[in-house]
Amino acid sequence: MKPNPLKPAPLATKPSLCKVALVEDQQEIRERWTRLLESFGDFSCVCACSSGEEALRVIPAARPDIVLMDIFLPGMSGIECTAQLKGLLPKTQILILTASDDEEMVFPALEAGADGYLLKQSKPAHLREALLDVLNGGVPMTSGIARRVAEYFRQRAQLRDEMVRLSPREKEVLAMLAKGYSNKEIAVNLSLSVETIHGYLKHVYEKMHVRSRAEAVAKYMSSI
Amino acid sequence: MKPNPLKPAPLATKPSLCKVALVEDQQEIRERWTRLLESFGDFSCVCACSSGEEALRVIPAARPDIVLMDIFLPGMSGIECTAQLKGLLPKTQILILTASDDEEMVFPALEAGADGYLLKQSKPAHLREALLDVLNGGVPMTSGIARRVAEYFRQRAQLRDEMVRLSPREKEVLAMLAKGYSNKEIAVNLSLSVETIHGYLKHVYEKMHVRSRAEAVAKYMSSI
DNA sequence: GCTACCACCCCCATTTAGGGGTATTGCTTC
DNA sequence: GAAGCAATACCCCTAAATGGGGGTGGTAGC
Repeated sequence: MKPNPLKPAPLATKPSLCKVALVEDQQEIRERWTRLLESFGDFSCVCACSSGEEALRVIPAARPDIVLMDIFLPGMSGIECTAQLKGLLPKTQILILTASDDEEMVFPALEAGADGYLLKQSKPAHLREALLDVLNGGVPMTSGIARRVAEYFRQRAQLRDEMVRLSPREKEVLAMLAKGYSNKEIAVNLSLSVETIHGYLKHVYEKMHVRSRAEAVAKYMSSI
Repeated sequence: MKPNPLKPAPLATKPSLCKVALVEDQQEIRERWTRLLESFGDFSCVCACSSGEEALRVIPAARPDIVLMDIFLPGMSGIECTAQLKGLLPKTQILILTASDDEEMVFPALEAGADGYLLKQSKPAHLREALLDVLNGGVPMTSGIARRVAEYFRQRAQLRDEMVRLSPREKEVLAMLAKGYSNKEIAVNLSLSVETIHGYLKHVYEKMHVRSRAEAVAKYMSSI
């Protein structure tokens, strides 16, 4: 067993005072979050930005531990802002805090480097839990979002099942196709004749119902 | 905004008595879980299996709401058992409960249809929370596991960045490559000459540092 | 004026796809 | 135990597709 390569940042469970930054265009909500954060006692709101552009100017200097980020912002989106902030401050944890109907942004958000995805209507206690969670290397998500992520992996598995049973050798050849090897290279790698590879590929294409290696690779890759 | 296609099963937040099944080879742990579950009051342990094979025989008849599944079992693995059980009882929620060092099983488990992934050393209160969470459509995971899932999506995004900027037309042609189309088919689809496609592909290969369409498709697909 | 993108053209060697084969091995099935 | 089958590994042939090299001309932006 190799050690976990993604060990959580060595932060205290309950820091004496954790600095939080906000990015949210609506003033009212911004003020509500600020008051809420301060009310927790162990969190301090070090800056509140009303746009992604402002966030990129102000937040690097403020060096917060956590950023709470809205997605729908005027100008630069919260996703784009998250990606850029993560580039500037890789250790800062960024939590997406958004309305319920834009859950489809969860994948782009995770790809941009978000460390959690919550809904604006979360209860104060839940927000506090999420803040503590993210400090300990967790990735707080709401139920619906976690389910979506799980579903993503399930779909991959289904596609894999659909792929007709290939013999071990055929699978081996297919795997090398997907690495971009030519028939000749595969032959050398497996110590077989090019004609043998040629023969296997004919079977693979037939079983996968494709007519070219590009198609086979595409089908194979989307099942991985 | 389209409605969430993955709406959680319409189950009560706190059922009067929720039936739970266990799959765990070590008798001691099995008994500890049973006692713990019963102590919660609103959960009832309807069956405790010591192997995946037994689970597949017994659990379908017991019709539990939730199955707690160990991964390392003698004979059939917990992953394999999860996949088969999910086929028989799609509505039953399966929670993987395992030791800390086999976290690398999280992706296979999610693909097999697991609805959550917890560590055996979780506190009783956390287990209870997770059970309630999964009944409401959540996918409870530990921090480290959620982080791993997030990291997965981050890597995809990085790959995409590495892929040199292609012109709009080049991207279009590349996308059609990944659908398995031939140059001729792409030409027809885009109402261009085959020679034009040929030309674009030469540029695409150069920018992507590949030497064949199979390689280009593989690189493209792993960035999606 | 330079560069990037678009759209097209020619040539040619190599690779691939698809159609035939043959032979051995090992495992069911009758 | 013979027949049948799938898998392995190899061969031949041919047409089509691909990849790499060159080139032309137009448009648009800086």
